[in-house]
Amino acid sequence: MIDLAILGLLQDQDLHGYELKKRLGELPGAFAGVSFGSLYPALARLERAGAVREVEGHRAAPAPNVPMTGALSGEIAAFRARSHPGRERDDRVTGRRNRKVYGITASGRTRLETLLVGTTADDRTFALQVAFGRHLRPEQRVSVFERRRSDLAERLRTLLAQPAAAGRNDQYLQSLREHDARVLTNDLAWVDELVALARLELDDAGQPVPTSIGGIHP
Amino acid sequence: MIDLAILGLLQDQDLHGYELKKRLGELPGAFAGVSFGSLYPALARLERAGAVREVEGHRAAPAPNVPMTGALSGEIAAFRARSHPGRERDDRVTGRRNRKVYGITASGRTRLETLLVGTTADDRTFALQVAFGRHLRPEQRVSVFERRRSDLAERLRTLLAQPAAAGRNDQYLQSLREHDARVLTNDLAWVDELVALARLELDDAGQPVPTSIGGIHP
DNA sequence: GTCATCATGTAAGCCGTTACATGATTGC
DNA sequence: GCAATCATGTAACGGCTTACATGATGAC
Repeated sequence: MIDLAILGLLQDQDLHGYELKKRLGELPGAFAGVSFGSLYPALARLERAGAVREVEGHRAAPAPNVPMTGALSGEIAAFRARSHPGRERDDRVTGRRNRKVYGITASGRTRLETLLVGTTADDRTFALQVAFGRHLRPEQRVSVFERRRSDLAERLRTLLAQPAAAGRNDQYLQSLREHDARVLTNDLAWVDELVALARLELDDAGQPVPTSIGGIHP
Repeated sequence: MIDLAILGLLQDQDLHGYELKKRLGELPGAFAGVSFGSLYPALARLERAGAVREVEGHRAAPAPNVPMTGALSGEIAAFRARSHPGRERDDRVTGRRNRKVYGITASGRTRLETLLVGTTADDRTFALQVAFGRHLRPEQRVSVFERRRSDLAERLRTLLAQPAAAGRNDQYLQSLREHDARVLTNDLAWVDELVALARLELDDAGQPVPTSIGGIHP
């Protein structure tokens, strides 16, 4: 879970742990809660595994497709990063405790892809798979979304299959059950949207897709 | 979390671990996944803490308010339990490994109440609080639901406050964000229903409430 | 010079999982 | 008598949290 989040963020731009945590918190969902106590050990583990590597002249954020539309926190952070050129290394000679900027490696990219297409029934993991879905090829996206779809459908079937299962069916348990069914139905509709979106990109494969890839220069 | 689920189920009827696990799986939500490896240690811990106790002539399921409406698994299980009277103890004398039927104690009931009214931002815990909400007094229910309400409202505000926060805003991240907002809105509407329901019961306090407390005998 | 913030880590502990081990009961 | 299911537990481990420890930097 945390590996997927870290690698997904590093795929876009080199970052140090502290900044990484902030970015994690900006993602929707319940990733805000990730703490240093799990982040730093995770980074160390990923580094040992060769998925990330400490970098010096670190790669800033690539220029976004939409240029300068208001307050783009990505741009701001990239500026912050650029505004102290080489400081990391210089200070490491004398003082201690400076930022360690990490970048993703080739092996890390492979790992990221594995995680992004990986089978999982976990809701939070799927949210991450969507959040970083852009790093997949269209046909991979379709497959991930369709797997999720059948997963949700199965859950809904199971839920509906036990009709008022508990003898002690009071209003609250009943209400909870109905709510769960509604949630699953909503999620299904959403995943259907995602599948449709990914299918469109599949059809457009080869042609430039104006909204996401290329197409900035007319 | 698991303590709440166990105590909530034992409040209705005495059960042994194996059966407890099945009941857990029947609850809506993601409680199906609870494993023996956490259930049995949890039971042992609760027993050491005096919240549950092994019982002999164990209390079966109380008669449900709605009598015999179709296949009531609660009734079936109660029948199953009753169909081997006294077997637990008899067999324990000679053989080993027989069912240990647990019942809730007075201290366990106090603990259950604490957990049911407890502050928590955890979605799954809240689902349990709703599922066993009937064990609370109306005013406690109202307070739990309202706390949840303000919690969700806060989350929604936070989500909406960071509008397109990431410079790298692609369709998928965008879609995820919108979906999260929809989910929170739906949850809010649901909690509002729950609050309304609980408030009704508050107003009816003192009078018999036909659907849940008393009122079986006309 | 001191305080808030930035920044990196370690330690203890909780909560849960899977895999393993053991044995009893029931149906065929 | 043998397999499936019922039934209880232990061991090892994983992932995440809180609390703690340490130090640098910049604003005032």
